Amino acid sequence: MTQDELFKVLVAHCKEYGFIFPSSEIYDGLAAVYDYGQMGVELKNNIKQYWWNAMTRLNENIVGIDSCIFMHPRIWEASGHVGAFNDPLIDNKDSKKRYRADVLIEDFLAKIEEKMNKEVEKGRKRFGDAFDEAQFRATNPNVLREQAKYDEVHNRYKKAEDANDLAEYRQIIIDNNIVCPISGTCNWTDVRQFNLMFSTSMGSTAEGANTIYLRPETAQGIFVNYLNVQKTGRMKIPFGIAQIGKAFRNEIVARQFIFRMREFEQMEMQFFIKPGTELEWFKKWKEQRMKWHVNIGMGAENYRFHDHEKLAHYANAATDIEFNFPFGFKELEGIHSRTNWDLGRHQQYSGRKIEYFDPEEGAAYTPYVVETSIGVDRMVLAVLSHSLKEEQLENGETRVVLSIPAPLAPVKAAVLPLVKKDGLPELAQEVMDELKFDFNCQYEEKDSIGKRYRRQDAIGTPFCITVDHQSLEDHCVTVRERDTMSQERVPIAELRALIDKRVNLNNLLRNL
RNA sequence: GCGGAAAUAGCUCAGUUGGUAGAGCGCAACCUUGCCAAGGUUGAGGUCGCGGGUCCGAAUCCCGUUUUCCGCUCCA
Repeated sequence: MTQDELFKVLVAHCKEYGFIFPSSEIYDGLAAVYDYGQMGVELKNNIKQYWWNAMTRLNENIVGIDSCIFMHPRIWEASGHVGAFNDPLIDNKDSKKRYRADVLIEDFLAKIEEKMNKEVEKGRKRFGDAFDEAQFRATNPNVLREQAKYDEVHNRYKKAEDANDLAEYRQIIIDNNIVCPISGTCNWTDVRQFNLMFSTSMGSTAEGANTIYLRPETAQGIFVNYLNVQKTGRMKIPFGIAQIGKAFRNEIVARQFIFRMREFEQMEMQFFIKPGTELEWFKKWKEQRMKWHVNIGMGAENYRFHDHEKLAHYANAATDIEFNFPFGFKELEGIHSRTNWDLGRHQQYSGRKIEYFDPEEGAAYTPYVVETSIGVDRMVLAVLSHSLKEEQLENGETRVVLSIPAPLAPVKAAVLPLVKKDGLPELAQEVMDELKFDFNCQYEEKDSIGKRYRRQDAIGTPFCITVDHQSLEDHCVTVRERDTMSQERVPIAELRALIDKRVNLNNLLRNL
């Protein structure tokens, strides 16, 4: 199977076994939105729990919060999202290339300037020491012509910019015959505004309503609660705040299944530190986060760092942890040294002093921040794509198995009476009652035992517990292991401890 | 967003030059069996993605649209 085919099989498998469904499917679906089904939600919850406990329980100086999706609109001005997420875009119909309309016009203006400067240089050569640049610019017909053109375009552009007049942008481009550098044609689409933030309105009457954005990242909810948490929790630097929650981005193209969705879930942790120590902490969290990933047991070779060379406006160091997805190594988690940019901006925009008084320094400062940010949905996809296998068995048959790391598996054990008579279902129910408080278990009595094993393989259940006639006498059951298909006879009384050893998330945490 | 391809039962697909909708698997009930996808009987399930048009008649031809996949493009 090629990687491409494998990915298709994965998407189909996810739907068939209740992991992930296309949203609103009976209405033809909604592009790039997916729902988690009965299996998917369990897997996702386990991943979140592994992260949450690793952050908040293993680190005494990290606490969690849960902030709202709705936040004050000014937050997104402070964070830079309102400015940076709004671009007027235009497509050339011949080359199929997309450009920012404002950049096209600005490039055009820059070219006119360049022309004028060339004329001026020509004049300077001609007149030598006697050259008067201001005089030359005011009288030379070539320069005057270009200057008039420049002024006209510049005025129109600034007016259009102020009025946010997208049609005028396009008209300027057409009127000045600004062509696509690739195709050389002036065959343009309309200018469209792409706002990467979703918006809605708050307030019940139209005139009193405010535009509210659905948060494009959860991080800002942490920044704006920095003072609350630091003071009420009596937190001392260095300390961290963790959060899991939904975020929304109106991606122009959202594809690749749950890898890039318009509504997605993030697990973010902002670690507040003393200025000057950020690169040290950046390094520490890089190591910590990689350890967390590799500890899941999907192979260290499937992860790698990708250090950013081009840094975002807020960062002074950044790296991605990439995972080997079916479509190549792609970002799974980002680790950024965000300096004091965010807290500084909120201080500026809110007018509130956001500082930390450091008793050791005897001085106050705005803390620096190292952020770890991971996509829950990408984690789910990483686990599923790595786990799905089609195995060739010795008897020539194939089996489809999801070898999900046991602590993350949606269902931990299936309890199966060999036949649904002779009192076996009753005993199997007793086994269920013994296990169901500790583990998510499934009870199944339909179909042959082999078929039931295969069904459990397909959803990644690590253990199948079969109750047979002999169990009625010796109170032992057969435990069949998913990956090896090996069987073992175990007393019912020992089941709980045996399963717990393999599926308990705490065992993963202990290795960190 | 642009270009190409696709859409028929839960899944995988067939469906002839336009003439009343099919198979396998799966699902449900019962019988038989009992440790790696068993057999039998019975049954449920589709206005052929959606909306128009052509035609006596459309799953089939034409137009539009939605969704998915592939390529480009975008991703603070």
